[in-house]
Amino acid sequence: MVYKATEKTKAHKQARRLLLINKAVSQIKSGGFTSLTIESLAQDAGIAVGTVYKYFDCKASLCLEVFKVATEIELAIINDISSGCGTPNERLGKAITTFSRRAIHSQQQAFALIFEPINPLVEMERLNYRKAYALIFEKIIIEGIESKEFIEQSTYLAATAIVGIIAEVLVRPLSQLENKYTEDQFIEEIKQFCLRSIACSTPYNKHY
Amino acid sequence: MVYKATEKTKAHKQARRLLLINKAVSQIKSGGFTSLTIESLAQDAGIAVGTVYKYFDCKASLCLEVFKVATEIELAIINDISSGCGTPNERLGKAITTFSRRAIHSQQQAFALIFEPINPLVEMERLNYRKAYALIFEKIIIEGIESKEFIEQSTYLAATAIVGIIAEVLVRPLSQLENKYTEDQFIEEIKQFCLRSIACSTPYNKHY
DNA sequence: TCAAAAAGTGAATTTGAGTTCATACTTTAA
DNA sequence: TTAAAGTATGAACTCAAATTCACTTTTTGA
Repeated sequence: MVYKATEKTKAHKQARRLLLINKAVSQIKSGGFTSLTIESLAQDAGIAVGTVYKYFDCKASLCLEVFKVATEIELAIINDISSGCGTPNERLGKAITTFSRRAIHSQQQAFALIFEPINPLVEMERLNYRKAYALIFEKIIIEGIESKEFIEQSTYLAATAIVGIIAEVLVRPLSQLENKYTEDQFIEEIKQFCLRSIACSTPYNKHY
Repeated sequence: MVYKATEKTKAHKQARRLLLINKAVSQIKSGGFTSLTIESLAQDAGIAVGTVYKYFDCKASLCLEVFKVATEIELAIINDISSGCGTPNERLGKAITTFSRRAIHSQQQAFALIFEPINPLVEMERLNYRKAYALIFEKIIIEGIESKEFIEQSTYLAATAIVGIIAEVLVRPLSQLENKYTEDQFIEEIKQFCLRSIACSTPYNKHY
């Protein structure tokens, strides 16, 4: 054989692949996985349909990569906040408000990552994603229980419940803020709600 | 015109229509809406594919009716419990445990009604379904706040959060009980978690 | 009994998206 | 320059379901 891919060619191929993934991530951000078709992706990237298959062997594995890239960004953000400084109470509160704020500001993406069914491959990965989120929350909750700041309880349930609350209240299609609250007030309410269940004492008689 | 449908014929048609809906409900109970195809339904009912279209103009409207029938049964059960006797605390606790238990015991149906995307028509209806659930919880919460049993808070958030917690913890695909808890213990934990957020005082230092 | 109207039939058609493939162009290294 | 390997192309193919439709059977009231 005479042909052997040079570094430059390999890099170029890698770059094009990344371009496709990024274009796909943009598409799910605005229209969810439903709007991501091989055709639309090819068009968006200015290449032919068949070319997409030189980079991904099938749509399922493309979706998987897209899902991973998008989720890793989100997880990294929450993870950073959670391992910062402060009491468990403060850190858990910050993690909840950050998660909430991001969910509000990119509802479509949050829906795609948390709810939208895609294919069995991605569903498996979504379990990891959810578990990763829950594990971040759970870690803080365990610390808080050890330091007696938090009530003894099923840390798995508490961590999972936080995800469930935010998902239900903020992410579900068309869910929207009650208009008697501003975004900040509502996020604060969510935080208070979660912390009342988890923390030993919270200023729960506060009125808004 | 010579032909005019008699009462008997109308009743017969109504009955067959109902049979189809019931067969379809059975199908979603065991395999979700994904498993419900016109073909499988026709086969199940012992009729031809084309005949289904004499009763329903398209699959979307069939799904809508099936969804409504299935959800109304669930709502009626929770509604009964919620309007029974007892303090707001007791009734809310009972509503939460009943909802949880039903979700565990018919996971597939719960998934179909709460999460599984079907079509835009049904998605609209699902919003009503979720709202109906939340309204039942919210009504008790409002009563409890008035009687000072519950903490002042966004009743919308609290009610919606309950749905979110149960959905996330019990309904999501593959979600399963932590094996260190029995079903009863886990449901009790869920109830305690919710009530800690909502009620003024709960025995929250209880250990299991 | 008879004709109009429904109800029932199931093979054929439609549809919409993923996937393939014969062909053309590009890169590489001798 | 050349041949091998890779990359690009987009029309054609596939596939699973929904939907249609020409035809048959049943019901009704005169």
